[in-house]
Amino acid sequence: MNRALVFNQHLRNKGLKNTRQRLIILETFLDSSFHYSTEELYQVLRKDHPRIGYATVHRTLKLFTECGIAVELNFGDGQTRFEPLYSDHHHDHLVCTRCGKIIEFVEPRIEQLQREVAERYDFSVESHRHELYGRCIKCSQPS
Amino acid sequence: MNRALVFNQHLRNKGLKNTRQRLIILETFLDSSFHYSTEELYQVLRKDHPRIGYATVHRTLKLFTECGIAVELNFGDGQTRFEPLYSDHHHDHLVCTRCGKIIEFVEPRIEQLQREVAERYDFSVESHRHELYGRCIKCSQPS
DNA sequence: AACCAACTGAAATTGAGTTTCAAAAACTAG
DNA sequence: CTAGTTTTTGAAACTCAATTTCAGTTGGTT
Ligand SMILES: [Mn+2]
Ligand SMILES: [Mn+2]
Ligand SMILES: [Zn+2]
Ligand SMILES: [Zn+2]
Repeated sequence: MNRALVFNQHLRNKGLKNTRQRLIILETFLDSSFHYSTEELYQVLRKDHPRIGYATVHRTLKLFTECGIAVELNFGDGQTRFEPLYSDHHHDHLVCTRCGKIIEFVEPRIEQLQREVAERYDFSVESHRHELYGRCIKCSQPS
Repeated sequence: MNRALVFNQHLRNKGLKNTRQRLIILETFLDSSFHYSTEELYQVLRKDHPRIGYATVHRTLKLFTECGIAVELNFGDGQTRFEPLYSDHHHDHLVCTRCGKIIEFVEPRIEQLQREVAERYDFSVESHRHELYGRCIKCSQPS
């Protein structure tokens, strides 16, 4: 799954244009394995591309989400975060409430039990959010 | 666990006062089994108590959270919701993305697996959020 | 090259959440 | 009870991320 390709396809499908800014934002976003907020990605971009505006970064991240190459995350800190989506590698998150560190985890048995729960209530699941909040090993050490 | 008592204790501990408004808000909040946002609870209260202000409702819900008789929920609709906390009855949520219906579920096997995951990363969990988004049975019916 | 729809970025707007402040209410001590 | 002190209240102002607006620019098509 080539994410750049999926994005181009999406632009074509919707009659949208392939601009210099969108390409730069896409590359920067995909190169990182971070969980960027709009503001953070904007700051990173500003170093090399000071003329790209915040609104454009915001709109482009929304486009990424629309065409399925990114997902929105919300860890309750008042900032929406975005991460590149790997369709073959779903994961959930451990979030350190002290230093902000984000650890990714995969647990197929939980995914399976989720499906069972949904079935129990005749509920058809489209997405889910599963996050554990607490202290990472560094932050639980007695300094 | 008498939640009104816990709240009074909290007020005393912090040198706060026992006001008419706080009592009314507490009763209305506990009587409901809803997942109210501040605005929603404010609207409900306004019917019988039109002089209670939004800011007071907001501050009081924060107090409830502080003393542990309520929890904040965020289902990604841009409104923070609050629900009375029953210390002996933890649950997670199914959220219908069409009609907004909220179904509560309990699955001890998932809770157990969560603990295993945390251990795997030497992570000490303080809280977690686990929500499944999709269609409730009514909303997945072909009208 | 010319046209036009889409795009950009600065600035304005929105909306939930939070804070401010002067008047009111709850305590406390006498 | 009364006076004095502290906290609370509610309307309005403020904050801040997210979103929209709009005039000038750019991309893509003929
Ligand atoms: Mn991740
Ligand atoms: Mn609930
Ligand atoms: Zn940490
Ligand atoms: Zn529904």
